[in-house]
Amino acid sequence: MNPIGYSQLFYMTIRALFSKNRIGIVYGASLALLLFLLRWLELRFIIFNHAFEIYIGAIAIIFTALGIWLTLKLTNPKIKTVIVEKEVYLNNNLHFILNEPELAKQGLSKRELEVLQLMAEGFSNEEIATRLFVSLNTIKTHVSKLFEKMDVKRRTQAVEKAKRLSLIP
Amino acid sequence: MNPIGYSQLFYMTIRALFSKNRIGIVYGASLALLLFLLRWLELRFIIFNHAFEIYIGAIAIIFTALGIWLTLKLTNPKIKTVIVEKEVYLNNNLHFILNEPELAKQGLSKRELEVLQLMAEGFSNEEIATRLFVSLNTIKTHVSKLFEKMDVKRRTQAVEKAKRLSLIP
DNA sequence: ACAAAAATCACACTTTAGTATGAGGGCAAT
DNA sequence: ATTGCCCTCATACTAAAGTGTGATTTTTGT
Repeated sequence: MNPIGYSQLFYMTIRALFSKNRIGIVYGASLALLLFLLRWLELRFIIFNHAFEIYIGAIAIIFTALGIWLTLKLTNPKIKTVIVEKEVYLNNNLHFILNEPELAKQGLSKRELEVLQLMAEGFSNEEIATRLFVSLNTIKTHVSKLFEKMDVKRRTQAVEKAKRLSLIP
Repeated sequence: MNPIGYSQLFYMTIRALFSKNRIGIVYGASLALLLFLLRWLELRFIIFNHAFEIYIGAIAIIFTALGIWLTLKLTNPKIKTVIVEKEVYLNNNLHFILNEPELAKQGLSKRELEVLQLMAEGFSNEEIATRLFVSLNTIKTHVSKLFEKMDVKRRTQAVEKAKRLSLIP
């Protein structure tokens, strides 16, 4: 868009510096160079006179730095374990975990547990029988044995106990 | 028990060494001393010839150690914090909150809710009657009306629905 | 292969749960 | 005061739940 690009602008600036005050710049640069040279010579003299001390100092600095670096690199960070207690509400069956040791303790068979689950959902013996493709009498037998094993007398009691012991959601 | 004690035995051994082969021992000891001296001189010579390198090495070791010490002393200990989430399972009925709008929607009376709660705990109608000091027939009436209002057919169903709707813990 | 446990079913029987109907008293709102 | 709901109780009945006994088949562990 701009007819004069950045490279052109840069070139013009350099030219202005070198053309408008050429003699002054050269003089200044020479002076600076001389001063720099003198400084350098002075430094060399100092270095020459105190070469050993400077060498030792440099070694000391370098190895101190090495020590610091090594320590930072190699030390094991102290591990601080913060245990955050996360409250998990067992309000629904989304994260239900079966209490297997308790199930084993009650001695319920797989089928009995199945019947228990359906019972807890409010199904009648007849409905459970239909769902499991067995006869009503079979369900009654399961229910009876289940009550005996769980040491309860009624289905509502069985359901309450099963929920309490996390046998069912 | 043994008439000759341990101290006596030791003394006899020393005497045997110094008396039976005195010349040999002195000769051996002199030789060893000479060898040790030569070794020491050699070491001195090495140190003298490489004094500068050894000095530098010592400086390096000392300042590395200094760096390490400084770092350990002055830096804050690195602490890596590990956050571990520990799941705490809470018995939800401890913070049970009655779903009052739902209770109003079901239209259950105070007494009916009372009966429902006892039903959920596994009590029979007879037991509920005893606990509430009323007749079995009264409980049956409550239960029947309760079922009608909740649109269920069995107590297990009523309990399941009531729990689901947070009418009971 | 064999014993134990589990699963299935049946029949007879008892108990509990649930329904239908009616009825009396209490209490609050209109 | 009348209406409607709640709580109580009773009787009669039906349906469902639960018990006891016995039997057969399948599964499972040793």
